[in-house]
Amino acid sequence: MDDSQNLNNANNNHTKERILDEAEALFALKGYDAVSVREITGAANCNLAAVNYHFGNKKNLYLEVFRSRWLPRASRINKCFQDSLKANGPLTPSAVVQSLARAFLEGPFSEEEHKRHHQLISGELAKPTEAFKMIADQALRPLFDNLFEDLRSVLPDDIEEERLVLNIFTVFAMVLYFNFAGTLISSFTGCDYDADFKGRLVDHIVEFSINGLGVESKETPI
Amino acid sequence: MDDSQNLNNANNNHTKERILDEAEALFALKGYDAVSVREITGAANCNLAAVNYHFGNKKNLYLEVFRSRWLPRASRINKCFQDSLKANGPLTPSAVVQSLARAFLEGPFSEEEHKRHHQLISGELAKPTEAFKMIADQALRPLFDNLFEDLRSVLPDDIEEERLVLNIFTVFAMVLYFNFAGTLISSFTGCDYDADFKGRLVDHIVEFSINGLGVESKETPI
DNA sequence: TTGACAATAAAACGATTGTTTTATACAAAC
DNA sequence: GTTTGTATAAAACAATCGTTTTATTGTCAA
Repeated sequence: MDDSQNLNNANNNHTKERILDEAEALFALKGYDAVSVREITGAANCNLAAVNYHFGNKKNLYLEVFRSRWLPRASRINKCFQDSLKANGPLTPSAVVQSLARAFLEGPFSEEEHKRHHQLISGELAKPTEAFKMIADQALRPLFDNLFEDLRSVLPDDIEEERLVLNIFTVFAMVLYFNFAGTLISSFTGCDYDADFKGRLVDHIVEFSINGLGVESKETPI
Repeated sequence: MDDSQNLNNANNNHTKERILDEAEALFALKGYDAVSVREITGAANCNLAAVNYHFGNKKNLYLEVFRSRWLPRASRINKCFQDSLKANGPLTPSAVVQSLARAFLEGPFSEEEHKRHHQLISGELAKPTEAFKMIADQALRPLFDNLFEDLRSVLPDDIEEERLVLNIFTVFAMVLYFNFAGTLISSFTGCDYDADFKGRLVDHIVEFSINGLGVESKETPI
């Protein structure tokens, strides 16, 4: 029920971890309601009762997937964004957008892990559950605040606050959309959604955003 | 099972229509798996067996919701977009984007019907089912083709095809995103997601897109 | 060696699921 | 008036759901 039991024994968490792994993959693939506890324990090669033993109930397992798998990954993406921003030279709007787009579209993960991550959040965006508040508070809000400060510092000082917020959400929109509508896009463009195409997507997002932000003036201060 | 039975009797389709209405509302609200047939027939005030009698099975009912409710509404939105475009004076990129944004964000429906419509499609975008192909082929693709031709005719002739496609998808991204992430936005901005805010959203989308399209040159041909 | 505890296993629980069956009411056709 | 077919109703169907119970391990502490 609680995490204290993990401190007693050294190697008793194998099953628990396997359940979390398989649960995340299945929840991402089919959604909460379409996955049964038996399906999860079957994939994890453990007994049916293990879910209730380790997590109390199915809903708790779902929340724990976000707590112990999704949130840490979101932190890594956020960190990836910050690091890339610092390494990218002087702080400019395009550097902000490019670092953000790269962190979200390419990211520090394998293709499959990346897919799982964005399928989970798109499920929550489309049909929010208890997990949504956790995501919003601990991942989206901090990222939003970072973006707000970064962009405010490099955009003209007289920019309206609401306009800045809308600009941020628009950049968000592109990044999230190009992640979760990959199926649609490749079906319409005929392009493979590979690393090459992702790179061109990042370029497009940066270019489109920079023009959209309407800040040529401060972008090239020389 | 088929529609021929409706031709025989004049007023026997009350139950069928009521089921479609309630099913759509519930599917939009909770998703396919989270809604039971008993829940639907309970809301529609009819017998449990009515769903299987009129639609064969639950999945067929879900598809029929898209066929007989969602698709016609998508056509109306598309028509609304086209009409607004023709009435909007000369064909310009901003007129295209504005008409599109208005048709999608404000649309010709009640607030509740609008919400239902976009909840249904966001569910399909997040977790595509058999209904997705129908939506893509009969609603998204025609709209995309219209946008493609409209924008190609008013954008510089030498624009790359892939870039045009990405531009269209980006406009799409904003419009769809601002529909389905309304919860997130109003939670972060503190703004009510009312008609007034929607109007400002349309303005923002148009401005952002026009700059993003990078076509000041042809926009004001005078 | 014994007792306590954590983990797994097997079986059963009641509830709910989608679907089918059977019966009944009512209309139009012959 | 009888027949035919459609729509609704009530009941039962087998299957699956999440969860609980009981039993069986293995391990460490007393």
